[in-house]
Amino acid sequence: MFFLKELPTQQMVAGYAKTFSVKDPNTVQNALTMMRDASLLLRLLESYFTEHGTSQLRFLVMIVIDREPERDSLLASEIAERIDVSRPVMTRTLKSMLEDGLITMEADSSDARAKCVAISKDGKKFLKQILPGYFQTISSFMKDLKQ
Amino acid sequence: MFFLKELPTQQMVAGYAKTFSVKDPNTVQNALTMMRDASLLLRLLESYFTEHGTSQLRFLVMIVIDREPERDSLLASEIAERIDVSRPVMTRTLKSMLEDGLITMEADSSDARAKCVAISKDGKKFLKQILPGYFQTISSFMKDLKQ
DNA sequence: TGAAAGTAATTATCATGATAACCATGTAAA
DNA sequence: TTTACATGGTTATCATGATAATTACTTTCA
Repeated sequence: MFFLKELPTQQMVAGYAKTFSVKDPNTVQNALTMMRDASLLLRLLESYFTEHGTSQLRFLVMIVIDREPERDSLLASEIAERIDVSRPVMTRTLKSMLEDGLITMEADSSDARAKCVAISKDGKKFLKQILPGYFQTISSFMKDLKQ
Repeated sequence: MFFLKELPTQQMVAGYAKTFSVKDPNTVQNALTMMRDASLLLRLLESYFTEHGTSQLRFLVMIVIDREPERDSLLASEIAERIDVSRPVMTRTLKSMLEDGLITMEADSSDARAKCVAISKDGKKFLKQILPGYFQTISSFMKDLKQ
């Protein structure tokens, strides 16, 4: 993830906008700002996760299972779909999370192909440990943004 | 680049916020929304670039050189710094862009280590071709967002 | 002015995203 | 019920991001 550190100035966007008949230079400027800010925040979060020996993807896997209201497990394909990541990446990630004891996997009783993924006790404990810092990182980033 | 397709609902964030004493759940919700939207737009743009045989990184390389007001070339390290990407990635990318004739590179006259990177004629032509669709992609995405 | 530190670029290597192709199982339709 | 298609998951492979270490040149300063 990366994006321009210094955004193009308004004049610059206005210049391009004129050359290429863009009707809404302000909207374009807003979009560029949004992508830059999101890139910065995602980097911050990624490095927060790295410091704690995990990653954004692993975190999201645990979150989507944890937030599921009526079930305590999801199929690997459901997780991939919700996070919007490819299935091979999900396979690889779940394998390493299983090895690290963060999740449990068992065969689905009604579909022999499927695998039910749940958060382990250790996984829940770990999630609880990292969530406060996650929210803290977001809050302080957003505060800085406004200034 | 990926992020949750379905954002946590306000209730859900409020729930986590209460559990973890987050003071500003709305700010957190806004940050999550921003990261999701930026991810989607960046994906759209990446696939636009792929369709045209290029990538966001190659595009940004050309943009930062093109927008430079008083010079028509930049050092590889300056480009990397502005785009906020690592130097080895820059080395690799510039190599392939040079092979494809999009840029020119020559030794710096005052520093034997450095390389001056400029956009080639073909590169400029190409940039002009893809910019309208780039702005169009951003505009229509932002329009959809508001609805 | 010569040693030490700093910097531009590269190489080697790893991490993590994607797609394509593949099994195995499940579902639907002739 | 057999054939065709769809789906869950995996494997193989590639693309593209990162960091660490290296080379070559520049700068600083004792």
